[in-house]
Amino acid sequence: MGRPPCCDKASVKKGPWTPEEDAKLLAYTSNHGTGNWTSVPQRAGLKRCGKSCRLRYTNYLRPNLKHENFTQEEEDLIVTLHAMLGSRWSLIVNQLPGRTDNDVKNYWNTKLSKKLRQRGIDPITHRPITELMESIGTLAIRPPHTAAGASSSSYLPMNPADQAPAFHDDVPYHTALQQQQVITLLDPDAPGVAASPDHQLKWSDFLADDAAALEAATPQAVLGQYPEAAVAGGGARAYGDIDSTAADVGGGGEDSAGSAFIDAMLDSDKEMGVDQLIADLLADPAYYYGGGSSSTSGMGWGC
DNA sequence: AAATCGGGCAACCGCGCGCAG
DNA sequence: CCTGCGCGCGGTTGCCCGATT
Repeated sequence: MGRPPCCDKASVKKGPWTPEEDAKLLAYTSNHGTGNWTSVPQRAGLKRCGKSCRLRYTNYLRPNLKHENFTQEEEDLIVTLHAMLGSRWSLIVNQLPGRTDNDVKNYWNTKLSKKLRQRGIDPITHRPITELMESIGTLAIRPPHTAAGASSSSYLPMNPADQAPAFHDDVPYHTALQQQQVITLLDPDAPGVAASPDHQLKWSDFLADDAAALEAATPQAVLGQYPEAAVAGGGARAYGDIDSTAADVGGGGEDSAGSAFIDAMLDSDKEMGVDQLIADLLADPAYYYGGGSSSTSGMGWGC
């Protein structure tokens, strides 16, 4: 049953590619295309895993790749899109012809995130670091929620990967809806986006670590108790899994509950003018930094 | 001149999803 | 329907090389 293994991992070569290997791979792909990577190493005469071949090709050998430094415009676009999408490099790279996700990811990790920090902006949340510190202070004195079995931490969803403080009562960006809109604009074919006109956020995500509360609480009750959860959840999800569509909400009788939650999210975003904000951001990358803080207006990344 | 440090980047790793068998 | 691989993706690692001590 199933397919045979793609390669014998014990015998495949690892490490840097040699010019000879590059030449073989390039010759093969130019003659036969790039279908079925698992068979490429054997057909091209390479002792590599197909996965390694695909990576080498897409990140280095692929035609039309740019190998020169990032331009100012590209930097601005990366920063803006990262603010909207988080580290979804595949989506970001769709707007940067000739660049690879690995390129952009490395450039972000080594250059852009440092530039942001130097300017006092948290590269994860894209908010002034001073504001984050204030938020943390506010959180520390926030009274615990004990009703409905909700733990004090359960309404502050955090992406374990980045551990970003995802709570702020006036967050104008990073709501899941906002991010979803951007993804839809950038990639109409994105799975789970266009197919779900009434995109449903999984409200139970906000209580995912509290099974008792999950069973007991209705979405309305949850929102009533934790009005900040809608915003906080959006903030966290800006860097987490936002592909929660049909697969996430399809079963378990969550449909009506989900709809109520969505309505709350929609209302919240509408109040904040998120729709217009997205349109402005996409029309003018400088808008994001020029909107409120003169110190960060027109970042001038290249200087 | 040698040793150490740190930045940059290529490549690998592990996971989730879709689908072939 | 179930299993497990192919593929794509994001995160991480490790090597190389230039700068610094």
